[in-house]
Amino acid sequence: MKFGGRDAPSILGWSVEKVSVRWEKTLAEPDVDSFSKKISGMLVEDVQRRAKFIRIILCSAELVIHLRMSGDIRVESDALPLQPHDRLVVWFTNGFRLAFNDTRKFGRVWFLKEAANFFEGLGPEPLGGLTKNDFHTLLQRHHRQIKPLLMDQRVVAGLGNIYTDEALFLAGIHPLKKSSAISKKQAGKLLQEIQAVLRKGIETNGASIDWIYRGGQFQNELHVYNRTGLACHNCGAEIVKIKVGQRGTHFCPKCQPEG
DNA sequence: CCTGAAACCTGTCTGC
DNA sequence: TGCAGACAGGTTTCAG
Repeated sequence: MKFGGRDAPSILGWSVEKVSVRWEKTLAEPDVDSFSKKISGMLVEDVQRRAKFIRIILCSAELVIHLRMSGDIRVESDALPLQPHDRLVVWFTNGFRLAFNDTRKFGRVWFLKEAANFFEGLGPEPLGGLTKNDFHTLLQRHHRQIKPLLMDQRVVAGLGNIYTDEALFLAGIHPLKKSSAISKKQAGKLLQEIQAVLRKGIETNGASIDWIYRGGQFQNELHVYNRTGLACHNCGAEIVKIKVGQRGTHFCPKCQPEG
């Protein structure tokens, strides 16, 4: 199992001894007291992902984690010292622990008895059987700038700033293009590139762009993200950076023409 | 319905 | 060297 780009032991079958919440707001639900009481003694049955959420399935509840901007998870021996920004720690009975580290405190953890409703509002997984036809229909349903639309988790699940910029570049689509103006053929190409970029990201353990992330190799695959002013890998034009929906947005003006 | 801004946070980098 | 301001892999909420 990979955590934060490093190999870690599988936590399957491990039994929770106790938890500590070192920054209260990290625990979104429920309150610290009932969380501590209820999770103690539970076994880990499975670990899954839905959109950007990590799901740790326990016997009669589940722990849901969102890393947001700066979150990271370690699984390690409880003999090691805790780190400066460890916000929530799950201690197992076998001498190991799971530490949720999060410098910027944006990450959240939920302990849910019933998680079905929790994921209700999320859009489809691009790697989970979404067809080109359905994707095109999705884009037609809105009249929004394509980049913020792709990052809207209610529309499509799992795309963040890096992957969206990269997919739009590979598909040759300007980030401000109206979603409803995207042809069926373009939508097909876009979905294909979204899938390619996500697969590559998973394969390379994500991007390690600044001090927060370690171990990933995806930064070596980037065509536009973080390449402002550099030559486009495809045509040699200068990569441009603009602001779209308050997010830094990188694209090639020649390969991704407006309109 | 769509867009943009502000808020939530800490750490790093840039420019004066 | 110091310090202010901008900026960062995300999401929610609110104003226009």
